[in-house]
Amino acid sequence: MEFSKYDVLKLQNQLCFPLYACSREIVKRYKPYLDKIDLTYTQYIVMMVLWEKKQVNVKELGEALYLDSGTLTPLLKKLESKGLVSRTRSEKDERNLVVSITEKGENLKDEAVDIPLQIAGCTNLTAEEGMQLYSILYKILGKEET
Amino acid sequence: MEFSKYDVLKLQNQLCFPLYACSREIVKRYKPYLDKIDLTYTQYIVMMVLWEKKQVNVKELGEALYLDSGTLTPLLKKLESKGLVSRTRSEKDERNLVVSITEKGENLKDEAVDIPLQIAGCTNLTAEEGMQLYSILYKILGKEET
DNA sequence: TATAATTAGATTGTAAGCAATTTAATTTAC
DNA sequence: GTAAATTAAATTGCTTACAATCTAATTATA
Repeated sequence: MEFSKYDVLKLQNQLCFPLYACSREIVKRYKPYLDKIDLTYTQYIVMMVLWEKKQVNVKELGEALYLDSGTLTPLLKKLESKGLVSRTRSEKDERNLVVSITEKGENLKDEAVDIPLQIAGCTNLTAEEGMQLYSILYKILGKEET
Repeated sequence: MEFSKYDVLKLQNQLCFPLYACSREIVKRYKPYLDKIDLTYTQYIVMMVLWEKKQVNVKELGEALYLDSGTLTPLLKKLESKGLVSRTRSEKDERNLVVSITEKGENLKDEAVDIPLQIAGCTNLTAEEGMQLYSILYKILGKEET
């Protein structure tokens, strides 16, 4: 087999490509479960933050999810129109938009709680591989230093 | 610390979320380099297939990249309008659209060849972590069996 | 061999993602 | 205390993603 300086450009020699493909494939595996509670994947992770924090502003949400206001603003309006969150300006600082979970949003948590286990069943990783993957991904995200 | 049945819904207990965030973060790291050769990330991986294969139909391309015609058709038209690929129907089977790399597309390879090394420098993984990540991702993609 | 079924791409509609810009509120500097 | 700088969201414009549907070509079958 010959080698070429162009070998680095082959798909199978890339790390980014399987990451990109994998991310989309797994989101696709969530879809049938998320369809049942009428959420997209991105809406689901926003709700996850709110299930935990109850209230958060757009900036904090963006930092937690690595998303900006260009993505979040329309998405939050969508969640508001579904009655899952409310959006109000902070009284202390009117620049901040406070996103709060509603009663209906809280209730959705009970319908969502089974999803992680069902998804885990769809994956073929061992517990150790799962942990390795987790720590490597967070290292890339620059959050390995606690 | 108390435990709750809702803990599974916390972002930090998810494997999918860092995968999704990481994928987007790394694509973002490519952006400054890809801007120089006027390609988006998705256009870049399409070109990678073509740099290797010279010619491919839409179905094969979709299988290689985990993308469907809804994504690829407009993207390929874009690459055609840039003069990097040509699109013609197969004579044997008119249903197949054959995508071929052009001279200009071939030449772009020389401008792209430095990108992988430059990106590798942006990552903080050890060689072993890189290999672990690679094999875990391909296992998830269901390609671990060679 | 007509017709049914299948296949490959294209099209349509919706929802992200994100860079760049804009607007309004707040803070800093002078 | 006011002008300048900064900050938080919103907006705009462009490019994916992808489900669902449609169209045309080919293959299978009655």
